[in-house]
Amino acid sequence: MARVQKKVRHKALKEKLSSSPFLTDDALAEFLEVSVQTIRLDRLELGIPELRERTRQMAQDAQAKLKAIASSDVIGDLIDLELGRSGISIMTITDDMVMEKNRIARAHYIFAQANSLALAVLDAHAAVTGIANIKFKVPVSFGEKLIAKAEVVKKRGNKYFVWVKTRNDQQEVFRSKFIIVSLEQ
Amino acid sequence: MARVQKKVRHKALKEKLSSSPFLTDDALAEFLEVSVQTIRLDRLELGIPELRERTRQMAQDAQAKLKAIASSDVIGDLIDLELGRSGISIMTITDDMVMEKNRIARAHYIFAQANSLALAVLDAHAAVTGIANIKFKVPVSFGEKLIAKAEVVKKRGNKYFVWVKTRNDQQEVFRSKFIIVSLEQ
DNA sequence: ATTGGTATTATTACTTACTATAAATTTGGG
DNA sequence: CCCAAATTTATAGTAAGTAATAATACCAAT
Repeated sequence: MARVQKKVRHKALKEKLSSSPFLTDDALAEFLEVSVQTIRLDRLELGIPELRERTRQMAQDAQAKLKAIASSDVIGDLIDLELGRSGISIMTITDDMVMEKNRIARAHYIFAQANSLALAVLDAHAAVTGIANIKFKVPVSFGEKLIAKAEVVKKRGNKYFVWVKTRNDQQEVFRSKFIIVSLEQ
Repeated sequence: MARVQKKVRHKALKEKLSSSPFLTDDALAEFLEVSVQTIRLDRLELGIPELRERTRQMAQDAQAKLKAIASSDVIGDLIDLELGRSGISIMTITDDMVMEKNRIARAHYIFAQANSLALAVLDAHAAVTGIANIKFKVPVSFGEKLIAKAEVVKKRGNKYFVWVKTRNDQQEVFRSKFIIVSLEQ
């Protein structure tokens, strides 16, 4: 049955490209043992752009992602902020954030969200994290949306005490107490 | 003096390409107000590959970097490991790891090094961080090399107590106590 | 057995963004 | 003004495509 073969080939094509995206139609044709034209029809049907366009998109995407990771002082999206008092941020657990072995989110991402929120709430130009007490209550998995709420509970000298609680849909998954030190002079 | 102009143009070319690497020779020729062939000679002299090759390289580089950041279960290089007992990892603070405002390392990178080392030492296939007590003693800056030492100090049931101390050249900059929970069944 | 429709392959013309050479022209300094 | 380097123009060839059309294969059902 040709119809089935086509679907199978489409699947194989997508898989092949996701593992080696820099293949030409020629190479793909050889790999799948069909003609180049068939590959091109397949790409058309599947909406897969040509090699050069794919490459360009990958370069741009990856570049943008790198920039985002590198330069974001707040990990997660800040959705509410009362400077010096409280703040809320949302972060969705992506593929990149989970451990390969068990698909559970790496602790430092959850920590990063809480910690950077704590710093954002204070907006002290030179503030650094001093001490933190953190508790991971429930393992978090791929796809979960985490909502972190930070609250400044006390100030003593140049030390701020910030509590951050993180929930998923159902429950509190993480809880932390930070002491943030302001280096303002 | 043509010779100087050429050098100037070469410099301008390199700058332009570093800010917008996806320009064709045509676009570059227009921008620098010379012919396309001149641009090509320039690229030849400067060893700059053509647009497609540049794009491909960028895509690969960025992809590799992203993968390195995302999928490394151990942040930092594991240089010594006695399974179930202790481990040492080294991490150098790069550009990406510091805050823009003050060039001080973001806390979560230092945390990530310690936390992932703690997990690596245990090598439990399904272990997650439960509780952590952490103290950032000294701010860490760009370029510093951090050496984290982890030690398993106690085991109670499925809970492991791991201490991680992180030093730079001179002093201890970070100290943490983790309780890691093994989910083995 | 023939017909119809889908799938595949082939063919041709055209495009972009080049490389590689060679030839012609410009230009600035002695 | 002349010369050599720098620059521009010209020409042929390449890879990896798009787009469109035609030819063939295959399979299934009437």
